[in-house]
Amino acid sequence: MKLSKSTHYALHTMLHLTISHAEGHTSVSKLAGHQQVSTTYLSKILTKLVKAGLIVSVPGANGGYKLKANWQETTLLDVIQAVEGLPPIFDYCEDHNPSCIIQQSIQKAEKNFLEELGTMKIADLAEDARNVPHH
Amino acid sequence: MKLSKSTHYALHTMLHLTISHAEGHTSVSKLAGHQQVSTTYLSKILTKLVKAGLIVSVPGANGGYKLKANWQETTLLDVIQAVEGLPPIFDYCEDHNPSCIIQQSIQKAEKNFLEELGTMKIADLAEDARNVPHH
DNA sequence: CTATTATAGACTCACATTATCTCTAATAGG
DNA sequence: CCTATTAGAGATAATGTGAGTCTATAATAG
Ligand code: SF4
Ligand code: SF4
Repeated sequence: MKLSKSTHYALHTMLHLTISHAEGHTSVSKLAGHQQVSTTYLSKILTKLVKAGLIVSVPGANGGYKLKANWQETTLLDVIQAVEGLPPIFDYCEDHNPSCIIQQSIQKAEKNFLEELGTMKIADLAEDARNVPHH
Repeated sequence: MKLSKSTHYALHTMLHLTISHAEGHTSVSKLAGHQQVSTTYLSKILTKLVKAGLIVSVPGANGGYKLKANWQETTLLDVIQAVEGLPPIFDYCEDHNPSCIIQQSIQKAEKNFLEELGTMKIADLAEDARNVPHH
């Protein structure tokens, strides 16, 4: 039950794009430079964010990535689900009892967990991140 | 970010042991008979529950598994952590900023998630499960 | 037209989960 | 003491997924 390394790359990148969003597009090579990850691999992850509508991309010279229009609304949940997809963490009732009390209980707790992540905006975290050395 | 199939086996088994806990020990072959899982593999999972102190085992004829003394207190969290271990779902700050705001936020939400699972007692779920056909 | 940049596909590699088989240890009951 | 029964430990294999590379293609600015 772990979030993938790709999700970490995506979140870190979102933080960067948010902090420097006034400076226009940023290329994947610059974004990858801040982390230990290859450009081609990070590119695949960012494409997921594009398809989820969290960022926009422009090919060609001086192109790159930038945040979508109302980027202030993007939450941790948006980014995590864009990369990880939407499968529930416990879903083993296919050919069993679909009203299994165990599954119901775990998914109820998961729902609250996701809702809490849905209240955490990247923009707010980026504001806080300005005060720590690493960013 | 998924709970393993082993965790499902463990939870299902705990439900069975709780429902039939008045009948003494239950062998792993009986417990495996209720699920599509081999006896040797389920045995490995149950050994984790034994080491976590959630159930007790007795080898030899008429042996098997039964719940621990105050079995009424066992929660979903106890079982999940016994099988899955205790790693946080997001932990990518080893050589980075240990006070990373993203990590802090996700782990805060995770803490609430685990605490909620810690309030869900297997005994209560077993009581509800008596009213559904599958169990 | 050319350099630059994102995107897509095929592919490999590493690792954890899942699972089986076999052997050993402990226990009940005769 | 003997034997059937049962849990536990170890080695090993199969499977699947995450992580990562390489190459080719498409789009854009200048
Ligand atoms: S009822 Fe729930 S725990 Fe039991 S086998 Fe079905 S899905 Fe698993
Ligand atoms: S501060 Fe470190 S751990 Fe946090 S997102 Fe950035 S690179 Fe990852």
